[in-house]
Amino acid sequence: MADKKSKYDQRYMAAVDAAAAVFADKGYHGAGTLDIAEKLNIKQGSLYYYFPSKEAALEAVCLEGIKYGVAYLESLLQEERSFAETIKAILHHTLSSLHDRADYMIVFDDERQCIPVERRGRIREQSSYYHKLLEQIFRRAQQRGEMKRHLDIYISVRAFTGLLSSISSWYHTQQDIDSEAVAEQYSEMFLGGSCA
Amino acid sequence: MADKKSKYDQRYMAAVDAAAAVFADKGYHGAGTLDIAEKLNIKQGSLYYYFPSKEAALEAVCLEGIKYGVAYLESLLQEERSFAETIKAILHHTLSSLHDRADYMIVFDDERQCIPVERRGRIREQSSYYHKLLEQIFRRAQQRGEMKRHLDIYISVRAFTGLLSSISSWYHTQQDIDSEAVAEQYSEMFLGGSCA
DNA sequence: TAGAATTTCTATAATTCTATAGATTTTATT
DNA sequence: AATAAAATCTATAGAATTATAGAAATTCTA
Repeated sequence: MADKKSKYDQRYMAAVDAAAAVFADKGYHGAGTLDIAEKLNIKQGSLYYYFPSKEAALEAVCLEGIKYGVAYLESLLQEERSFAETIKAILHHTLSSLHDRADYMIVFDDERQCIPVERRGRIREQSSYYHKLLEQIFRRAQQRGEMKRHLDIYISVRAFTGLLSSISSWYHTQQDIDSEAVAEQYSEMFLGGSCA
Repeated sequence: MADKKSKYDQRYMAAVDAAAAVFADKGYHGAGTLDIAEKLNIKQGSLYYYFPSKEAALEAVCLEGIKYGVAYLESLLQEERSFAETIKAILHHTLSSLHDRADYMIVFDDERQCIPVERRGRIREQSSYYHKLLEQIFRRAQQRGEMKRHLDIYISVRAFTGLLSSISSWYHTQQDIDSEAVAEQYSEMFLGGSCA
């Protein structure tokens, strides 16, 4: 057994994958446990071997969905790239995630609020940590004089994450578009604006 | 009778309002016709006097939600303001809509995809018309030399609408924030970028 | 290969939700 | 006030969905 992952872990991840695909397609409330089970080729009841509830499946998808984004921001903070390079790197990373793991990104963006507030703790934690990391990046850029000093950091981060998450709402519908070009233009707009 | 609106029309609009509030709060699938009826102080079954189905209620909310935005863009195209002024005006208008009609904006942004594709015609029509109007504005700005020539119009419009709709996801949770400051900073970022 | 552990299945209870039909109440009209 | 029209209510059929319990099948291990 060279595999690190146990049989169970592999199958569990397949279940999370299936949930991600179904939630991305129909939305949390629009999708049923039956849909997920069918995608896994098991019966509806068997799904409960992997998740204690439909909600737990959504939470698993969301946590998986933000994992790499957070890790990537952490790694970017270690390296000391320029602000412009950092922004471009984040955009490229987001685009490639959107390509490789579209379902997770979509579910995280659109469905995480379906988890009732009282059980949203772990996801809020991750997502506000993501915001904190971006704030650090922006603050450092201001200190270094790479970013306009008078811009409010909170609003800037919100605007930037807005740009990021908006991509997922249209990018996957345009299959012929060049992801490189999208990342380039978004970063140019964010960094240098649209005015001539 | 000085009123233009009939009794029925008033009550119908109250029903659309209630649906908007409930859908914004719980999402389309998360909300029930019972919730809407309770908000209107009628019984669940009575709701069907106003809507033939729950889906029809969502469609009504969405169409109402985009109405003023479209009308405002049309009026902006008539006036011949500069690109910068136009962008600022759109942001101000969006912020004020978000203040006065938050429920409609939220439902339009987050729930319109709950209408099955085969019945999404009228909403897609409005929403792609909105995009078309923005494309016209951007194209004119490029022709006048007010906007960078090499920016792809389609991507720019997507980025801009992404900025706009992202505001609704956080603005209403921050009650102490100054809407004027938000509009100013968003337009500065979009027009002139973030780099120092 | 026998027994243990894991995984999946069957069947169903319990609940929830949409939508309809016909009765009833309220409001408007003459 | 009598009648007509509009608005709401009651009661329920019918469908869908989550979650559970225990049986059956499969896979692993010694």
